Amino acid sequence: MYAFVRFLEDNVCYALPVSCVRDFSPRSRLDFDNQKVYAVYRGPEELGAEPESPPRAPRDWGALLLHKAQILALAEDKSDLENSVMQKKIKIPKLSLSHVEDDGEVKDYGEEDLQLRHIKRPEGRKPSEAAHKSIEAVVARLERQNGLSLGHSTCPEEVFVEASPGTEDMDSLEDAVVPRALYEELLRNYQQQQEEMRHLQQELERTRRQLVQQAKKLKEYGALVSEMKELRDLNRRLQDVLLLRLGSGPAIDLEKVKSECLEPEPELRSTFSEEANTSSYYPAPAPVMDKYILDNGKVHLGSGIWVDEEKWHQLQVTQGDSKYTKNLAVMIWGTDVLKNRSVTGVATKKKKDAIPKPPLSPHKLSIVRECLYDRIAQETVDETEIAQRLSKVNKYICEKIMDINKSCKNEERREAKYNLQ
DNA sequence: ACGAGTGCGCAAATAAAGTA
DNA sequence: TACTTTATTTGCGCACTCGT
Repeated sequence: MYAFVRFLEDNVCYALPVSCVRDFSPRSRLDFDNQKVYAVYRGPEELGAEPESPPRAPRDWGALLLHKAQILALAEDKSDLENSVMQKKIKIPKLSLSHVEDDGEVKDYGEEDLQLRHIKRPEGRKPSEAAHKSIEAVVARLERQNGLSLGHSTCPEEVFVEASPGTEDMDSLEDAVVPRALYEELLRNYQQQQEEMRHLQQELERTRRQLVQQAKKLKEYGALVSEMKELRDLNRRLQDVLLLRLGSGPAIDLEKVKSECLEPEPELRSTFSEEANTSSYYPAPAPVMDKYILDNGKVHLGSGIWVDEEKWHQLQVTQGDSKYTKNLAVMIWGTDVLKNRSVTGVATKKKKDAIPKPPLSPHKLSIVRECLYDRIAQETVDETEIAQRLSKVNKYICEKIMDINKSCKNEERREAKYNLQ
């Protein structure tokens, strides 16, 4: 008589002679307990023998390696058993805990046994199925920790086998049977991963929102910068237009009166015109069309300011901003005017009750700045350097005024000395 | 060659005005 | 309110010119 058994350690099922089951002598095909754990001699296949050679009943049970197994069916003939298995589903009943606990005689299998069961399978199970092996290892570990039948007793799933031993369908049986502990462990891991994923997605969304905010701020900043540039440009144009209107309109009389009172330089003054170059406190970066034009031995510096051509050419070869500015100031105002002026009209703070000297015309000062700007612009394009050098124009002119006054005082001293002699 | 005068550049001092 | 900027003045040193 043959028994169709399921080995608990690896869920492998196949038919064996009932003589391989210890203390088992069934009188009929129904004379077995499908909820009981039997000690079964798995046969010589464990040691690498051919699975086709059926194991015989052992003579000495104590010397043999026994395995826990569950009997699923009995048959007189092995082929009959296999046929019945092929044709109908075999229900794997739930094992009772008492049966397992009672079975203390069964030799416990250790790590060595777990390794042996992978050496060879009677059904030719594919050894490369690492995933199945890992699951089996987890199952075996849980069984060792919780007791042999705990994994099965707590597993309510009922698996229906529609297979015969020696086919691939035995794997589907193994796939189908998943212990609840393993299932819950995997489920917990899955839920943990999902939670982590949600957290990462929230983080990603937060970062994305921050990026959008930064981009908005950058855009606003760019708009402000362009607006500031536009306002500065408009301001310059406004200054130019105002100066132009002052020079060409009715206000020219006021400017003339003011100029004549402060700067009696008729040889340099000319009529303002709409075509004349406009000037501003900040020199225009680009050269103006009618600037530096020659006419009758004179050079037009803009806004009706003309200087001698020869002196102008000499000025162009002058080295240094200081010398250039001072010479240009003398060309425009003359030493007689400069010695009685200050750059801005502010009285000296070093002497109390000092009488403030009249300021130089801001309009002509802007001409000086424009000329120096054009000169510096030929050397460098660095706006910072240009601005820094231009900021010294007032200082240079102030120094020139002081130099002229120094010379005058020295001359007066000489004259006084000469008169005394 | 030497001294005086001059131009030039720079630093320092001073005080007012502006700014953070 | 302290700090910075700006304008003005003064002084000093160096290089160059010119008369002696």
